[in-house]
Amino acid sequence: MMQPSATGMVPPPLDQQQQQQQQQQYQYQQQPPQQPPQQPSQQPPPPQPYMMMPPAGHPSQAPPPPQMWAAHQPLPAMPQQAAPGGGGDEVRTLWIGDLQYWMDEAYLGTCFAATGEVANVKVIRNKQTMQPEGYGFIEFYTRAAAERVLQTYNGAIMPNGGQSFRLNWASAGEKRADDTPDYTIFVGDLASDVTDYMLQEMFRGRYPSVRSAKVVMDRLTSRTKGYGFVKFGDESEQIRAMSEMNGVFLSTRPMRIGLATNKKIATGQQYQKGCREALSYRGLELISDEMVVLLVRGLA
DNA sequence: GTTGAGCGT
Repeated sequence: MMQPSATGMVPPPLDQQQQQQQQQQYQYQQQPPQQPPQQPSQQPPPPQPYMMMPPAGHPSQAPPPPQMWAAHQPLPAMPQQAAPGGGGDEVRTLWIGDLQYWMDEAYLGTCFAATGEVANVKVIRNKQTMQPEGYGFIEFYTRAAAERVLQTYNGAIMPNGGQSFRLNWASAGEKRADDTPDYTIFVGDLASDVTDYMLQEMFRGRYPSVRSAKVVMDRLTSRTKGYGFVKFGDESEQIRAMSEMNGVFLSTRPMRIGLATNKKIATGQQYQKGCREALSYRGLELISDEMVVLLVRGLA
């Protein structure tokens, strides 16, 4: 029921209705574009990131779609969760993740300026250090606008050229009450060019229950860490994939697949149930609850 | 480089 609607096809271009009202909606754009703050020891921010935003006076009617930044990369269609809020149109905010430290509100404002539909941008920061936490929220005037952006920008290359947009509906994470667990595998040995989309497509064709695929990125370098995760809705597909896909080539290297350890702390019955099932798959069903916790924490 | 820190005022 929560089957992703995205198909991996290149989505249609953005609606062109609000082409006229350009970028003046942001409070952030009143101020002159500032260079990203210098990173102490890490790699320098990309040169002139703001120069890479689409030209304001695009000749054609349509706002330049993000494809122009992603010329050599297929537009991914990441699996998105159904928009929360049921049928209402009150949800108009997107969540954005994988942000670098210098990616502030002003930067994000420029990223979506061409849509002309951004009502507000917020980057979440640590209260003490004021360092960005790596994610933020983009509110649009309409839910439809948010949906268009989600479809067209998600997975496209960000204007700095180094990584792709990671977008989803805001609060998508908290609506997981329908006790449908994820069955996740770990995929290691990934080549450096493997993207979420490539990983997803590798599995989706063969395993329809694939819910998402994520390649883990280093926040500081914006490079892949060489491993990722694929989530299945169906446990039998997860188990099948672990044996069938191990050693299969993705890009230039064979994948190494393992059972994913849950990133969350071992709490809650649902989680332990999942762990128990996972362990049971390994023939370890006769263990205590305490043992489950210990195993999960890697202490046993 | 081999187990993601991804939901706020």
